[in-house]
Amino acid sequence: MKLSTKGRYGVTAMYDLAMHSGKGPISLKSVAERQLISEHYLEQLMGQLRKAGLVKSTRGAQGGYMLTKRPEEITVGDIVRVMEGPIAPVDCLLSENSSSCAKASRCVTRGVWQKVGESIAKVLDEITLADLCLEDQRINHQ
Amino acid sequence: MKLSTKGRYGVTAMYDLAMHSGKGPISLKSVAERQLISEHYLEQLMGQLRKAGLVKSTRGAQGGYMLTKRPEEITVGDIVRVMEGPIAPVDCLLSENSSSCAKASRCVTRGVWQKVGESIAKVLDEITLADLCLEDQRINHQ
DNA sequence: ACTTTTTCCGACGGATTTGCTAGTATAAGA
DNA sequence: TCTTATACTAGCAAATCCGTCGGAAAAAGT
Repeated sequence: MKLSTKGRYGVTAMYDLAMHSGKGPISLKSVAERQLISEHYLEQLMGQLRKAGLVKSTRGAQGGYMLTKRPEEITVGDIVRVMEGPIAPVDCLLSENSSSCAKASRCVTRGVWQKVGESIAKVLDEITLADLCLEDQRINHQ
Repeated sequence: MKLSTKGRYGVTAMYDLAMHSGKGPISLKSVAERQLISEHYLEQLMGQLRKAGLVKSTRGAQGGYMLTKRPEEITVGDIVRVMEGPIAPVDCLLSENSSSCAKASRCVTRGVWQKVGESIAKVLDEITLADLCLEDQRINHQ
């Protein structure tokens, strides 16, 4: 029931980009240094976020990454889904159709996992990057 | 963000025991057959639940497992904590003290994971094995 | 042109977890 | 006492996770 570092680092990096949004491309090197994440590993994660359309990149010197939308328009749920896949504590909640267990409609425990998944998604989808930036103001600059 | 089969099978097995509670020891073989779980693998999981005090076992012929408490007194959260460890999407939420990241008190994303963890725990701690048995009545015996 | 900075890409490797199997210990009943 | 049913324990193969490494491609400055 743990989030992998992919999800954690992904959110942290996107938060860092949000904190510097409007200042042109931000290099991964600077993100990695500020957030104490391996730069090479972070490259892999940003590749996923780029393919998913949450960030755009500029190659070459003075290049880096930028958000494709405003911080208010990107939720933590968006990021976690890209990094970790669908938010569902068990696989049988996906693919209503075929491969799931035959007695899904009569499965008692399934209801439990469904409630858990919905509860997680609700929390993650209500928090935007802008919220995190505000929180930073509150916590770190009193 | 997935539950492993440990948690899933653990809850399913405990639910099966609850469905047969009051009928003496239930053999793992019968649980495994009804719930389509590998019997030997299930033994491992029940060992953890036994050490945690949620079930008691009787060895030898006619032996098996029984709940140590009434189904109303055991929540899904109890079982998941035994099988998967503390309900926390990231480790830095545990051990407030030393090993966690130095800037925990000023970490913005930490608040997100804390909310997620609390949300999951709330769902799991509100559902008891008795609730699952009632749900079975409703779904499978109309 | 050349150098530097940066993103991009693929492969590899150690550590951990997962899901399962084989074999042993224990107790009940014939 | 012997057989059989059952809990218990140790270990193992495959997958996943969490990075590392080496380099190629692109853009900017000199």
